[in-house]
Amino acid sequence: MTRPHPLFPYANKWLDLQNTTASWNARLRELARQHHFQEALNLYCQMLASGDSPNAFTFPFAFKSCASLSLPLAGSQLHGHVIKTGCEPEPFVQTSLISMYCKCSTIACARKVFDENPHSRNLAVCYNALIAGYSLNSRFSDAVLLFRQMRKEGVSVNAVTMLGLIPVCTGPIHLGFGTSLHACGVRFGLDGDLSVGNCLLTMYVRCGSVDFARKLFDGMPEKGLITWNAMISGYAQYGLAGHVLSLYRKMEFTGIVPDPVTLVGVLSSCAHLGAHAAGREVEQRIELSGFGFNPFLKNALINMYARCGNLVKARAIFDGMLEKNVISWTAIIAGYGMHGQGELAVQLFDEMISSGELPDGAAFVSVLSACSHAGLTEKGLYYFTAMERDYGLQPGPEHYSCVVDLLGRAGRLEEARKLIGSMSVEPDGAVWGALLGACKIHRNVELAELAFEKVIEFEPTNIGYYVLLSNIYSEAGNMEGILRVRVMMRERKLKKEPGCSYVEYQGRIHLFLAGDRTHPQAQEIYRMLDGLEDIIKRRGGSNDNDQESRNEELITGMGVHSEKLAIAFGLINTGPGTEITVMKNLRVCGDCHLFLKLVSEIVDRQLVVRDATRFHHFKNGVCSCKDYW
DNA sequence: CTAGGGTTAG
Repeated sequence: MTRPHPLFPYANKWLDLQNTTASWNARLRELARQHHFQEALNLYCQMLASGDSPNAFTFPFAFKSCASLSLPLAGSQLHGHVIKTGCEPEPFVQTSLISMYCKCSTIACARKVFDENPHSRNLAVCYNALIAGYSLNSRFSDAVLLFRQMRKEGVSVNAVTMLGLIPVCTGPIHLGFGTSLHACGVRFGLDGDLSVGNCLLTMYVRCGSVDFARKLFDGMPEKGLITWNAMISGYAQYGLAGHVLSLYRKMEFTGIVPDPVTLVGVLSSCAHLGAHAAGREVEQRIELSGFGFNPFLKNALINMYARCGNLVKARAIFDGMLEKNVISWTAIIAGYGMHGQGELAVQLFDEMISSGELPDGAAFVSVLSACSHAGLTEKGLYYFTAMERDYGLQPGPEHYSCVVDLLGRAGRLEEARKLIGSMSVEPDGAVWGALLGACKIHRNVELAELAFEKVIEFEPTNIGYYVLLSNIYSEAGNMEGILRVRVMMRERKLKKEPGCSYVEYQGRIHLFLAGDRTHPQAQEIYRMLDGLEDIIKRRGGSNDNDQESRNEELITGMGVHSEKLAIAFGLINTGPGTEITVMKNLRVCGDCHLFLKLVSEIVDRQLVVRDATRFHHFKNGVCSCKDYW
């Protein structure tokens, strides 16, 4: 707004009336460029009210605003204005109109605009907009057909066509077509275009071919920030956390400055690895770069701290967030859940509901698994029914596996089996795996055999399940069963890698194998361990609860597992009040949780064991955390 | 004064 002139205080009003369409357009453009779409639409209404009529330069901004705000009704109203003003044939009006309908998921309208304007149908931009629209709405065959038509009509394909079309490839079944587009792009000389390269890279990731993505990445003569981000988040999505960290280091070495997108990927990998120190370094960098208010990063930080066992820090960040979303809530709930604080997790879930945040499928996974870990069986079952009844969310296999686990831990094995039978979706390996785990706890050999048979249909090479069954047989004294499992493993050439556990201490990773004596502090560690087991044994004698004393027998007799060593190491090296987080291969977990419970009662410290199933890259003894930077 | 596109958290 111009300031009033001292001699003509009413000049503003007069100027507004005299405003030409061009100056409205300029202001509209400015608002749209700054993503102030609501204001842009308001301005458009003001323009109409003032009697100025929109022209062909007005509509693109207005449509873009409708598209961004997802306002199909306003959009079609604007479409009426377009027709009234007669600027429908203008190519950029049409393109933005098509794009608007596509983004509002009213793609039939978009197609109608396209079909009804024969003279604009030969324009690449219109094809581009509609192809991109089909992509956006995951209409694979429509997009492909239109692309073929475009080439048949001799309309020249350009980079933007490719950028719109490549993202239709969203899964492994589209890999073939995606690869052909890659070749196509090369033929059109578009392979030098950074954006097209980035887009192809993402396509390979989404189609499940991270190796092709890496190959393309390595072959790109020029890489931009987005190229690095696409590769880093690609690795992060597949849980290849080690690759992420080494790529991040390489990126820094190249002199590319990371942005929030990069750091989100890196943080999620720190969370996977339980790399607390590395995660903290990233947090410092976030502060230094002024990204501290980015909600994506805040959520990623909550997740990282929660999974590294630093719940205090995770909670502090969570509480400090002004605008929490489902993801923030899910991250903190899952954090409490995985560290056995089910009561808190449930409390937070209820708080989320009353704050008006709508839970989604993942939020339910976090609260269901919290319930099962904390033994809150009834509460968990309540959430499971509420999920569909109150929120219209269809439970997926990931929910069923939580509930099977929930029932299984409570000893309700028959109900768990029935639940699997009644599933509306196909059960997956995790569902049967949960039942197998429950059979281990409650020593049900017969059901275990059934669950095992099913689970290896899905995951024939997952060694953890073979070990689990073998342990079930061994507890039942069934030597024949153990031998049968061994033969199966040998036939399938499965070799059990030694399970390992590790603790991060002063920026270094201290790794232990079962019975390990290679650690420099081995003597102290074993002395601590002997002392602990002594106390447990003595307690067992005085305990009148049968089940518990049997458990304690079991623990002291179970040999020197890797997590025992890791816990002892933590106890030796950290002071009172600190929390010890041990990373351990939980898939083959024996009775470590029980051991943990007993030890934490004895030493009055918080001990945490986290799943380290995917962390095979730490080899032999102590290695420096810095190696991964 | 113009339209179409690529990377982000649980």
